[in-house]
Amino acid sequence: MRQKKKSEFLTEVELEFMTELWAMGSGSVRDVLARLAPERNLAYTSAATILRIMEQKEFVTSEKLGKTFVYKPALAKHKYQSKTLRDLSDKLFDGTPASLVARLVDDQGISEESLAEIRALLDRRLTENDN
Amino acid sequence: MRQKKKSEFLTEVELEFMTELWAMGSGSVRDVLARLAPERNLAYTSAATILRIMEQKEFVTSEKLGKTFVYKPALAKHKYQSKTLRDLSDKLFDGTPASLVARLVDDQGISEESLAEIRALLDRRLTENDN
DNA sequence: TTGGTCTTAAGAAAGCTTTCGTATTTACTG
DNA sequence: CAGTAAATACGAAAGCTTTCTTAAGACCAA
Repeated sequence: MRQKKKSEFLTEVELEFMTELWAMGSGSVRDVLARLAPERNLAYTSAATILRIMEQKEFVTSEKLGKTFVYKPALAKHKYQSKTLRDLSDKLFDGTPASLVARLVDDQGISEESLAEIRALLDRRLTENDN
Repeated sequence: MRQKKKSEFLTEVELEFMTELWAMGSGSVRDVLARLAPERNLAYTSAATILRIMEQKEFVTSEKLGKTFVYKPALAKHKYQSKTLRDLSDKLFDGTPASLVARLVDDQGISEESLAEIRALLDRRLTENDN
């Protein structure tokens, strides 16, 4: 009925796991599990399944150390960030990244510090380009 | 096994439909279908089902005109954009929108004009907040 | 060696997404 | 009023996601 589409993006839970792997560099099932919030209460086997699936999807690679697998991101965080932003920009902002930033900056929920930071960033970029 | 989580975000196909509704303002099943790419080849009943589900989820409202339902977004595009950006920032950019912008500005060639425009927007926002 | 502990493997179960088929309803037209 | 064309209603089917159970393998210690 539906064709199997190549999974290009992480699911919710996969992102949760990947975030820990990015922060750690690499880690076993137990390592990842230990970093989740205590109230997360995920069974060890569930975590193992998730990492196994992530390896099938080639989001991570693994290496056996002793009796345990150690998992490592197959994709740098910043690359995934870029990919995600490009996708979001295409799907929700008419493919114009500037309108994305405009919306972000217009958002009432954003702190003044963040705004100042973003302006500093833009200033730096603009003076660079002037050279 | 899993609790039903309130669906806060549009699925892929729902976003596809919502994008057309945002562009049109409102429209019937037939209207939305007509705007999709010709190679999309989606059955009328599938489109009807999608819109019915979107109404259940309260992403759209409907009004019966003659024998057809006319659907209308229940959520402004810019609000959904903001919500999505906030979510992405939290999940993939440590909750700091500035790092999101930094990544965007680093990767995609945003024109200098756009950058200047956005900075002007920022300046306006920042002086507003100072009052 | 045998038991205990920790690990991976495989798959079942529940819910969601996407698509479509069939049946029913609705509104117009002759 | 009956027929027809279009629309809606309902739900099945296939695949994906998330979680866990059960089974089985590996290793260490008494």
